[in-house]
Amino acid sequence: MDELDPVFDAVAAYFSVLSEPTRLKIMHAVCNGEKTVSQIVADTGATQTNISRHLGLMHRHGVLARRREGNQIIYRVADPTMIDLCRSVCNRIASTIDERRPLRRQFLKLLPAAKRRAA
Amino acid sequence: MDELDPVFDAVAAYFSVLSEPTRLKIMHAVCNGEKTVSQIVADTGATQTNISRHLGLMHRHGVLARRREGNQIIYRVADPTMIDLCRSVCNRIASTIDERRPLRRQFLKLLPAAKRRAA
DNA sequence: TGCTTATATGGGTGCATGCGCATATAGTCA
DNA sequence: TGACTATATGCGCATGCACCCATATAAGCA
Repeated sequence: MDELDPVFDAVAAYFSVLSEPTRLKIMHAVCNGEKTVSQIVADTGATQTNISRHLGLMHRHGVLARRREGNQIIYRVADPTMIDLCRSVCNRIASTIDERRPLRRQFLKLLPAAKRRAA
Repeated sequence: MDELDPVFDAVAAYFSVLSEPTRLKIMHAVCNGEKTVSQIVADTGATQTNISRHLGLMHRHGVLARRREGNQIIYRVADPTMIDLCRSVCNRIASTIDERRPLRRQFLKLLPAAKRRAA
């Protein structure tokens, strides 16, 4: 299984991008269309420093694409299948949650525009 | 976005289960059918201690199911959609890799039995 | 009971990473 | 040029976690 090691590493690295709440908030913020850093900061409620770092990481991993427009940088989802991935997990988790708990409904609210493919 | 915080945490936790090479090796080892801990240890080449811990974690997160048979514990994939998830990411990563590099072929070898649903 | 095999766990270590503060870089406008 | 806004980054800290060694638990068998 040694030759497959770099493969497992790469897949793990890809999943690790999604394994952080702040980065998922960013995904949720931009899944409906591109946004500036400032908008993402406002939407997520995190600090500018923190968001900037996460955006850089997601961009390096090919999850987000970006372009400059004058003073600001505008980020968007680079790979729409990523949103489907998040949605699969949301559905999976929602299905394991006791239906009485209101949290279940929250899951189904998540990434509401997965179908629209705005990016 | 505050009310959604526990949702993001839960989804991130789910992804984090898959964001570790050794755990992906375990997934690869059991995706064709259930296996004992010893078999998984042999397949992955990791130590027994390490595998046992990862198995416990994956079981706690609902990714793997297990049953006892005499002396040994037999693990299996609890949620088949998990394998599809891995496969999606493999395809995604493979598509971003320069086709000349042999690594690309390795990705397509990964989790070969995703369709069979042995678990 | 004692011995062996199979699996899990407590303790400790080292590395990776998420975070904040301060500052740097890049662009716009006067 | 200088002042202002927008975004990125160097540095340090604290936490989390993957790993190993040793040991504990559990089952089978004599």
